[in-house]
Amino acid sequence: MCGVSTQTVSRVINRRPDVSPSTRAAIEAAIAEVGFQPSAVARSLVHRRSQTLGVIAAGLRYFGVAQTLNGITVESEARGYGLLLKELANHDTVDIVPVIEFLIAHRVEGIIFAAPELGTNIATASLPPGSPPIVYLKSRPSPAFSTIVIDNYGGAQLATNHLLSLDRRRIGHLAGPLAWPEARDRHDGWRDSLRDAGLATGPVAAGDWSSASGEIAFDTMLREVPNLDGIFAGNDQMALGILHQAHERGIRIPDDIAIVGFDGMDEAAQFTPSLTTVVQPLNRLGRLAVSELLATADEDPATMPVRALTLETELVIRESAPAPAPRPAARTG
Amino acid sequence: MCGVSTQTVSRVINRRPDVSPSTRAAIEAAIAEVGFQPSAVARSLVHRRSQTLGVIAAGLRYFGVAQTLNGITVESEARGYGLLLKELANHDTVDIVPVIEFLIAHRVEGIIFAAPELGTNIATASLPPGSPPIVYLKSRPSPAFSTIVIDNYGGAQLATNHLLSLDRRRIGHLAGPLAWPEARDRHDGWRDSLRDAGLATGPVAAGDWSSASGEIAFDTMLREVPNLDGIFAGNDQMALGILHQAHERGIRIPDDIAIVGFDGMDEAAQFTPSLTTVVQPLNRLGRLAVSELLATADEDPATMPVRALTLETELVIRESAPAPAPRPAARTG
DNA sequence: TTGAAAGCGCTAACAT
DNA sequence: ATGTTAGCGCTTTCAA
Repeated sequence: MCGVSTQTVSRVINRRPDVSPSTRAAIEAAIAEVGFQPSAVARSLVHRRSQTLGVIAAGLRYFGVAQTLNGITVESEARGYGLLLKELANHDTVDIVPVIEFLIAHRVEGIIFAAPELGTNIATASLPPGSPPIVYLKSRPSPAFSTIVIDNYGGAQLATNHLLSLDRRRIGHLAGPLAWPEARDRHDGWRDSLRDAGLATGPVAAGDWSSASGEIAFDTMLREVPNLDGIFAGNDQMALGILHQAHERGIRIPDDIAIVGFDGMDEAAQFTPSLTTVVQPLNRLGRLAVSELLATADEDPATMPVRALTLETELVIRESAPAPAPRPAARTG
Repeated sequence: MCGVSTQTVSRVINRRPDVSPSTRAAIEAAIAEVGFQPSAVARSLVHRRSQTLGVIAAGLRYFGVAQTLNGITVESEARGYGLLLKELANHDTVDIVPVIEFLIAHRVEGIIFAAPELGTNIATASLPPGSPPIVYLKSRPSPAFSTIVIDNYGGAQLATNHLLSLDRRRIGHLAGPLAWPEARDRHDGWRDSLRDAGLATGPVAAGDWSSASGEIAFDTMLREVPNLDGIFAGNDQMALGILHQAHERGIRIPDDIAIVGFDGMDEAAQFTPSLTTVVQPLNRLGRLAVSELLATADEDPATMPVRALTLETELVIRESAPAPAPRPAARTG
């Protein structure tokens, strides 16, 4: 070694108490001079812990996913964990097994699955053996694996009930791709709210989350039910498409048709008219995913109890579907 | 070992030719049965290559950054590389040295710096020794380190010249946080375009990229120059804020004031009115960053030639600042 | 307070 | 075609 010793260096680096001040100083000087960085790789090998979490995401370009990832980075950063990120291609036939295997090979200490389980459902399928604790964010609660979900169903009911409270009776739904569980849950919430109110189900059209698809789907719905008076949109972007198309056609929002979105992106307050929407605690979702994972990190994933957390949404009322006029039976949702 | 051998297994896993079919089959069977995953950690240690790239990002919740990250994931995925992601907290005094050291410790083979170099400029400061090739995405081209940048300055001129071609003469700029290099470059492009046209510099207000800040900044500018007839906004979100506030005040877009944004987010086509904007090749930026890094991965970063790529932007014309009427001297930019 | 030995899980270089 | 030896860079255990 440079100074005199060999792996007394290790003790210095790990701040052990049993090193004489003199040698410690010498070694620290040498380290600083050479710019030595202990290899986390070798450390991982010895300790069998990589200080790293795996994240499987899809649709980073979407508001919701990016926002969740932001929460994940914040929390993992705070706990000194690195993040190994894999984004699934959008082709719906992606086999996730190799992705998980990649993460296992890198010995991540936990996996956050923040992609919709399209097609392949690892849910029932067996996880590869040796896989660390894993938490699903985009699924429905399940007895088979741990989940943290946002109450999309309840949020959809919040939205639909709000439209009902405005005396809208022909309420359509602009759904996201129904392969996404959240799209299905939002759809179901809307459907059930109408049913509970004793109304017939309104028209449904499916978009691809994009505002452009919102315009097209709006067209479709109007053709189907020209006298529509309310729409619950599966996300804010698609709602934006509706707003735009309505303006083109001279349809007044909310007078002719009231609109409620979903997501709660900041921009919704600056839409014209500003958008009533269901806000999701996406950031919190990401942070929770990390802390849940780390809380259970030491246990054996096989025998680990399955946990299920559900986060609630919140209705933010703006111009596109204002608060109901103060009549006898007015309620917000 | 389970069957008979020891690290003939290694040969099997690495698909070497020199294994007898019989033993190979036996070993493969055993592997499948136990669900064995070779440790990428140990592999990294031996090979001194981690098959991993480091990404330093900031502002994942912003459209531009998320979009770039998407490009990065696509390309790295295609090349079989993992991504170790670090997001910088938003406090402007973050010390990035520990972040880089973290990545070095994990022996990433390259670093993509996709955060604005606020305050601390590693640029001039010495990189920690032993750091792998690094490419900066948010800086200006520099002789000191490799960069891939989007021509924000040129894009801003594209935008401003377009407003000039519409005979606007009192053109303001709604800037992003001037700590971000792209915000400064866009500001400078606007300023120089006005100067080259022989006009006085219009009013400037700075927002924080959010649409809410756009509303406020618009107010400020109007108070300063009530008869404004054009605005170049530093991003599409802030432009949205302007659109909204203009609608509130009954200011007609583009008749009274023409607006041009920057970014080219998909939603801009569904703003009301639809937004003329400067499109950035963000996805390509991300993909290029990865391929550049991997192309130079074997060379010594110290002696590596500094490369600088500049990607051009494109003006997309929509309603908020339409094409100039076909007069003699009309030009688009 | 410090050093020596052994091993984490793998692969490269020989040897057989 | 397969086994041996050595070592990647670190930490742990035990000895000095």
